[in-house]
This record gives sequence, structure tokens and C-alpha cells, in this order.
Amino acid sequence: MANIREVAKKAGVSVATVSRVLNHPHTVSSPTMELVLATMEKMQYTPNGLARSLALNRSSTIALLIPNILNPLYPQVAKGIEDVAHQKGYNILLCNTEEKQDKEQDYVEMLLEKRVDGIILTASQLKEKDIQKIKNQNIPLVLIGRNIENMEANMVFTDYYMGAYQMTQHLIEIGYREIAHITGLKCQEESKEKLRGYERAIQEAGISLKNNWIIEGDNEIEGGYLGAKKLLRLKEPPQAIFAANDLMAIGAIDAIKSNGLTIPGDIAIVGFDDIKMASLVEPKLTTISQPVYKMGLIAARLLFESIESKHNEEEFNQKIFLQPKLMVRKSCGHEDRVREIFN
Amino acid sequence: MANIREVAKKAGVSVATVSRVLNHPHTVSSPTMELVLATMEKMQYTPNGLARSLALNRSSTIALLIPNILNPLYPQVAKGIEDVAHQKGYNILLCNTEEKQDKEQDYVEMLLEKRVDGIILTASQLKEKDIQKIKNQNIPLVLIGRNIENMEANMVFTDYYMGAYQMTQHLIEIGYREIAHITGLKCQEESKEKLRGYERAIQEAGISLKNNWIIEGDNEIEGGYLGAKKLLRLKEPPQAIFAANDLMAIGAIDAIKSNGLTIPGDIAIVGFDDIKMASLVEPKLTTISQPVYKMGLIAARLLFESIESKHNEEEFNQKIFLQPKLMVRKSCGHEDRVREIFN
DNA sequence: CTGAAAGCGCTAACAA
DNA sequence: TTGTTAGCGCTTTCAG
Repeated sequence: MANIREVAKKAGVSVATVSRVLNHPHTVSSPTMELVLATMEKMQYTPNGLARSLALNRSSTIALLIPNILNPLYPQVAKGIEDVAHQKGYNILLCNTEEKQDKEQDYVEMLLEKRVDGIILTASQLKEKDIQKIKNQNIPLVLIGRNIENMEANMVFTDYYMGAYQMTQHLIEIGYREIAHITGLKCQEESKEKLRGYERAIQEAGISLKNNWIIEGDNEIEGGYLGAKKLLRLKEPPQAIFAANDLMAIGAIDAIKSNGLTIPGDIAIVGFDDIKMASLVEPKLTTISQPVYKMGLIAARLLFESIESKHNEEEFNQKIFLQPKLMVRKSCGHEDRVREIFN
Repeated sequence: MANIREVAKKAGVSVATVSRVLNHPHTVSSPTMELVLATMEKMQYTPNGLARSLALNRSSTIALLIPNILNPLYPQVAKGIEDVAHQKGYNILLCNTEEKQDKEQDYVEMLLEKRVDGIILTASQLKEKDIQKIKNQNIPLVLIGRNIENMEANMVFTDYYMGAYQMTQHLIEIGYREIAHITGLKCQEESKEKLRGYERAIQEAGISLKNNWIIEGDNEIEGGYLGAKKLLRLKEPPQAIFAANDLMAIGAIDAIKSNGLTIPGDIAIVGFDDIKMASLVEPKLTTISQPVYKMGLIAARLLFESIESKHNEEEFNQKIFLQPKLMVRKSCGHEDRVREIFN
């Protein structure tokens, strides 16, 4: 494959000139310019980006780590990020961590070697010291969906605590008292936040928490199915199940139906995320909506601010806190409940 | 950031030795080894992958181009690819082309400069000469979901023609004669194949093709919605709609329902792909299933075969042809129809 | 088992 | 406006 030297030789100019037509076209006379361009064309010259990156110390690549590409939430985030990255002329390295901390660490290691210009971590399970390692290497970083209290870093997240609190409260308002919670992976901050919100709402209502009504799920349909089955086998099964994400809620719906029970007649189900499927399933799922595409967009913008200001020695460490929104649909039996209560 | 020379100096060895402990550990004595390793650790040394790639002429990165990351089909493909790439120690550059040919070309350009070790194109809209350009650069390539008759390249695809033919035939068998088709983007080979399958089944049944029953969609929910609305406004609306993918079928379902009609009572809807949503919507969607995760897996394996054999001057140009499968669910009214016909 | 040095392809400072 | 050349950080050949 032709390189810059061969092009230069064939065009009868120096490599510097060839480099200039690529990088600073205005500093080169137009006859030379045309000559070089023509030569490149003729030789099918494709500049070697690796060499370029090495010389410039900039790879024009950012990395996105997500826990599960099969959860429709993350493609939305990815879309938001891609939209701004592509416009900036950057490529995205996609890393699917499968909710595994060690795979996530593994990837971070690779990314640091690849000298990516920035990293976006979504729902990261990394320990603070691992995250600190990224910061030590001085590579711009944005966390999505995770708030680390005492760390200087860009973060954009939804108020999971509040969302879960509101959801649980809503269930209580419409008359449920026996509410179970299928959590996400307990090792995730996000799951803990949601659990806290759930617990607070329960306790504020003077209901006592039951430990066997809190079940750890895996953030996937399967886990919701299993969790719901487990709850149904209990001597005192709950009247309502709050799943920490929509995928698990959908799994739970499946489980309940397969037991011959109706939703919300026999048992109510609610989720979290408001993925598209949520309004497609039968009954339509009551859930908490978070603006994921927008989160991706914002995260990417923050990242590029950091990247572009990197040489100015500035520091951008913003925490952007987005409010979730309760979407009341059919699966919680809202209308029936309200009717019962007020008539 | 520390580089190999600094590590070498501090450890009191040559850069060659440091390089060796990284790349050929067995060629270095164990005391030296330990010393160097300790020094690296102490200095927080992270090897520069760009320099490494430049020297080795290998980036350990492959690229995946998909038309729409928000279509759940593609994350499945991506998962299949990621599963094998990660195991091989490769990273994936994700390129979302938004079904736009120029964005796809754009990306290919960037990828060639980045010297990716291989490219996987899904549902590509590239012209043959653009694809040929990739092959000319001698970079391994796999096409997913597109069959180019006279080209030497690895391809894995579903038999779209057959799938569409079977689907249409099934509708005809259960008694429909007035069947419309919402196509994908007409510029995609895949869409053309499906259209051909539809047309053949219609004609074989002695039904005459109606041009205003063939509507171009955009492969997204929106397009299905619009297409169905348009069909409903016709003086003679069809009894059944075959959408070229599930997303459009779901949009069509929405459109029909919003017109106060029932499915399949008033009109039948069928799709193509069998994404998870298909069995979640009401009524559950009759569709054609293609093994997308597996396609990703196979494509990745083919790609790595090419990559690994590249230096052996071998050529791998396999065409892998997978059979789609008809999934009969509720939206086509199969049972009702069969009952009507045979009772 | 180890070191010196050439080379991967490009950019940019400096000189002309 | 253009050319010469010293890096960027690594791998590997060749010599010892």
C-alpha cells in the first residue's frame, strides 16, 4: 500500500508538502496541490491513521462501555453518542461488558493501550480506584448512570432513587401495600439507589419491609421471570411487583401470565426505563421514563468539551442530574384502583 | 506518560528487552523479567498501542457497520460479533450508518485510514465498486445480509427471497388474496429480494399484482405506520399487509388499531425478522425468523479466518446461506382462517 | 539472553 | 511556498 513517501516521490515534492495538502491545504500553492491530489488519486493513497495518531498523540476514537447491548436502553444511549461523535469526525469503540466487572476492567485496559481520546462508561461497575486509574492517565471520562459522590468526573445520570421512590409511592397511593421489588444486580450503584427509593416509600407509608419480597434479578427478561415465579411461590405472595427495569418487568409479566393469573387483576407489575417494548406489551407497562438518548447526547458533549479543552489544562467536572418521569399505563391497574377507592 | 524508553532506562536494560517481556516473555531470563515487570508497575507504564500497531501493521480492531442501531435486530448481530472478537482480543469500531449510503461510504473511508484489520458490513448499501475498493486495500471483509452474485467476498445471509415467498404463500394458503406489501428501502438488495418473493407468490396464485398495494417504507416503525395508513385510505384496501420487517409491522399494527379496526379480524399483519417485540405485541406477530445472533457469530468467524490467513496468501470467500423460518402467531389470523376454510 | 539500531508512516519545527 | 529532518513509541533483525 502506497505511503506518503512514495506519493511525494512520484509527485516530485517532499513528504512535508504531501502532508500539508492533507492537513493544511491553505499553506500550499494550488498547482502543487492539484498535482499532489492527482498523484494520491492515481496511487490510491490512503493515509495511515495509525502513524498520524502516533505523531499527533490523538486517535480520533472514543470508547463506549455498556453493560448489555441487548437491553434496548443502551442502543439509545449509543445513538445519542454516535450522533455527536460522527459529527466531530470521531469513531466509537463499542465495548459490551455483559454486566461483568472483570470484562469491564479488561476493556478499560485495552482502551488505555489504544490511546482512545475519551471514555464513556455507562452503568459502570468499576471500583473507584479503577476509574481513578483512567483519570490518572489524563484521559477524558464521562460516567452515565452512576453517581460517585466524592469523585471529580463528568457524570450524567437519572435520579434513580427518586424514580423508584415515586414509583413505589404511586403503587401505595392507589392502594397496594404488599409490594415486592425485583432489584437489578446488587453490585450496581443504580440498583442500590432504586432499592433505597423503594424502601423509603414503603417505610414512609408505615409498611414493614419484608426481606423475602426483595429479590435480586439480573436486569434481563429471564431474571424477571425467575424472580416473579419465586414470589408467586411464597406463602404470602405480594399484590404488586416493582421490577428495577422494564426487561425484568416483561419477564415478570410472562411469569404471572403463565401461572394463569391476570395483570393487574391478580397482581400488578411495574418497571423502570420506559423502553419501547414497555408500551407494546399487554398490558402496557407502567414504568419510569428516563431520557436515555438525551443522556447519550449530553454525555458525548461533555466528553468532547473535555477532549477539546484538554490542552488548555482546564478541568470539566460536571454532574448532570436528570429527572425521571412516571408513566402510568395499564399494568398497575391505576384506573381500576382509583375507581375502587373513590367510589 | 511513561514510554518504553523510560522504563528501559529506569530498569537498566535496553528497550528491546522491555519489548520482549511484553511480546516474547519466554525469551527473557526470569530475573530480568521480574525487574522489568516491577519497573513497569512502578511507573504505571501503559504500552502505546498506536505505536505497536504501526510497527506491526496490525490494529487489533475490526469494524462493524450497521444501518440502524435502534432496530433490535442489529444489536443481536453485534452481540454475536462481539462475543468472538473479544475472545480474540479485538476491539470493535461501531458505525451506525442510519441507512444512508453516503454515511456508509464516509465511514468506510475513515476505517481504511484507521487500518482496521477487518470490516463487517451489514445490510450494506454500498455500490460494488466501493466494496471492491475495500478488497483492493486487501482488508478482510464479510457481508451480512447481502448477496452480491459475482463478487468474491465472504457473505452470510438469510434467504430473503424464500422467506418473503413463504410468508406470502402462507397468507394465500389461509385464504387471503388481497395482500399488500410495505417494502424496506428500495435501494437495499434485501428489500428487492423480499419484494421478488412476494411478487412470485402472488403471481403463482394467479392473483394480479396491484402497484398501489406495494408501498416503500423506511424499515422503521414510523414508515410502517404511514404505509398502513396510506393503504387504509385506498378505495380498495387490502385484507392483509406484509411488512418487510417487524418494526414496520408494529407501526402498521398501531395504525390499524388507531383506525378502530381489529387485527386480524379486519386486516391481517405479518412481518419479517422475529425480533423480541414481535411476540410481545398484541396480537402477537406472525413473522419470519432469521438467526441473527448466529449470523453475527458466523460472520465474525469468517472474518477472523480471513485475518489470520491473510499472511498465508490464502483466500476465503465463502457464501453462507441460512434458511429463514416461518413463525405463525396471531396477527395473521391463522386459526380463524383455517377454521373458516375447513369447517 | 541482551543490546544497538533501523524502520513502521506521519507531523511539524526549522531553515531556506 | 517548499524541503530537510527529528521525533512519535514500538518491534525486530542482527550481532554479540
